[in-house]
Amino acid sequence: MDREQRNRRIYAVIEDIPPGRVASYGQVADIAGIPRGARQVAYALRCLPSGHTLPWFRIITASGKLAFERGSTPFITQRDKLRAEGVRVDKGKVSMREFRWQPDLDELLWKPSDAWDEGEQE
DNA sequence: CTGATGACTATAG
DNA sequence: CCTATAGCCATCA
Repeated sequence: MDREQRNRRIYAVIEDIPPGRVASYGQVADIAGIPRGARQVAYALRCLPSGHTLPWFRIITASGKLAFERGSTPFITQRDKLRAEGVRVDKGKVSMREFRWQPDLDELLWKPSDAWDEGEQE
């Protein structure tokens, strides 16, 4: 699988995260069919072109902390965007128990990212 | 090819 | 809760 296809899947998963919910890098990677791909998700987000509509701010670390350094500009931006949709961000951290996105089976089966069954396996 | 990098993660102290 | 460490893996220089 090449980078473009991988990023496409990653973005597709992120697009499905509803407002007011968050997901971890690793969770997005798993759903996108990229095991142990947390860093690839981070890479994909880092490469986002300006002007995109992707809800990148709904992606945080597995522990619930925002990935940016506390106090940094991107940190503030992400925190505010999350709070704007009702996600509590306390001391740079979100309660995964309360806000973690948990797509149900129907959603995963009925809204597969397009390349699901094409020749992606080696 | 090789080694460094990083919006990561799990584990241990 | 925090730091340290060791995996992880596509990219990049």
